[in-house]
Amino acid sequence: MPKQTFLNLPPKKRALIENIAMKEFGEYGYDLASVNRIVSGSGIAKGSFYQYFEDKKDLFMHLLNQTMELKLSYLSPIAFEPQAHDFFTLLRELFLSGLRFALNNPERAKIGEWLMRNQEHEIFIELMDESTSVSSDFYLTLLKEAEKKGEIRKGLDLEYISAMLTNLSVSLVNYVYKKTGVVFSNSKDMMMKHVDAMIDLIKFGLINQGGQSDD
Amino acid sequence: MPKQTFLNLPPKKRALIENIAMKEFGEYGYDLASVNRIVSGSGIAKGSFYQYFEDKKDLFMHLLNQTMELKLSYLSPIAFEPQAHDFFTLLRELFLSGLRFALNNPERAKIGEWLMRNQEHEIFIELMDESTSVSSDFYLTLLKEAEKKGEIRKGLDLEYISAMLTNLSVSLVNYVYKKTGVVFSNSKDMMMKHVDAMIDLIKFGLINQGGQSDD
DNA sequence: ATATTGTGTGACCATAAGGTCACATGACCA
DNA sequence: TGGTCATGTGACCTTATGGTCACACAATAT
Repeated sequence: MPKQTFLNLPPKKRALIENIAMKEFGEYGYDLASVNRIVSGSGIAKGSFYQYFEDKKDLFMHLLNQTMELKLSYLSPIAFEPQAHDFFTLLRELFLSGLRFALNNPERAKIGEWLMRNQEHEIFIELMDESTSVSSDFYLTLLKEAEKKGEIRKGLDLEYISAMLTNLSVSLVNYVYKKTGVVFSNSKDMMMKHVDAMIDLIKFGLINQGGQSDD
Repeated sequence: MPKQTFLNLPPKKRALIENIAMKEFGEYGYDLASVNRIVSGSGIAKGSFYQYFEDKKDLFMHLLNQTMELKLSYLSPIAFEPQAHDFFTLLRELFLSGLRFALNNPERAKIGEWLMRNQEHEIFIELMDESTSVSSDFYLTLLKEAEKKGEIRKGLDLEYISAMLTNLSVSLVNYVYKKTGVVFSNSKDMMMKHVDAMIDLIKFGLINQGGQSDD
């Protein structure tokens, strides 16, 4: 947690530091990110930095917490009552909210992505210890429910599939980035198109057997 | 390319250096890997290192080239005549050979994986410029062929799917690592089981509609 | 006026990185 | 024996890192 000193700062200054730091971590990842660049970039003295944060990790964790909170705020209400909808509807909603979050907050999305790519990093492990439920755990719950309800096939390795879905969600974001160049007018239509294609794929697979649906 | 001096080395010494370096890059990735640790680990002087290689990148590229060659040697003959088999058979073969390679050469597999995870790194970009065809390009070719032959559905975003398949192949390896703890007796049966499950998933998707096959 | 307190500051610390270089060593040839 | 050449060596260079600390400054309380 940042020190009180940081919380006392005028919001503009706080936001500046956070933004500069986001960019730094987004570009370089945790280990290669430089505190020196962050302080010089945000125009504060090195000494001040260490009056705001315990250390580099403290800042990073702060950004992560902020980001997770923000991302949660993107979740559609549908996701909070998983019992009431079928698996693929929920999945669609989750992917869609993830995509919306990422397109509206590309800088923040980058550090979440970094975390997912570095699940062996001490930072990730530490985070897992103190915090509960990662997205892949959530998927696992949904999958088990879906299997019980007969919405998906039996005998699938749900643990693996949940990891896969986390993965797919990230790569979907990357793909849309690359395709659209992160234009700000990310029309709802465009996003829905990509997400629907993805869900359809997960649902019916690649094979040509006329399985297309239109729900 | 390593300098002649390195090629003149007794094979044992050469192999030692390569092995130590593999571990270093596998554990830390390119940027965080330390030449100092490599030289002290393999018991040579720093000066010697720079008589063997131009620089750190030179060594890394050398290892990458070796690794790609080795991986290629794992490809089943089937993969060299893509016209003669249907898409899912080929895919199965590719996944299987990838898995076999990774399980038999865990250290080497790690750096290939690092490369795939860091496609924005200057190293990757440089490699793309000089070398041809990455795996995802190969998938794309196969997918186009399969679409033409009607083996897969029409209207799919093949470019995205090829990226996805690359991804899946990597995560399959990771999963099997985690599941089996990289025991040496990786029975063919066990590998086939995992690969078949994966292919089945890609082929038919998650939905419960009795699509299971047995080819 | 004087102390106390919260904040800002940048020179400075130890450590480590990638890379260089003057020199040592030893094998071969004259 | 003396000279040449490929190879081995580690002290040393510059640059950067994360983090510390003695001090400066301003505001408040006494």
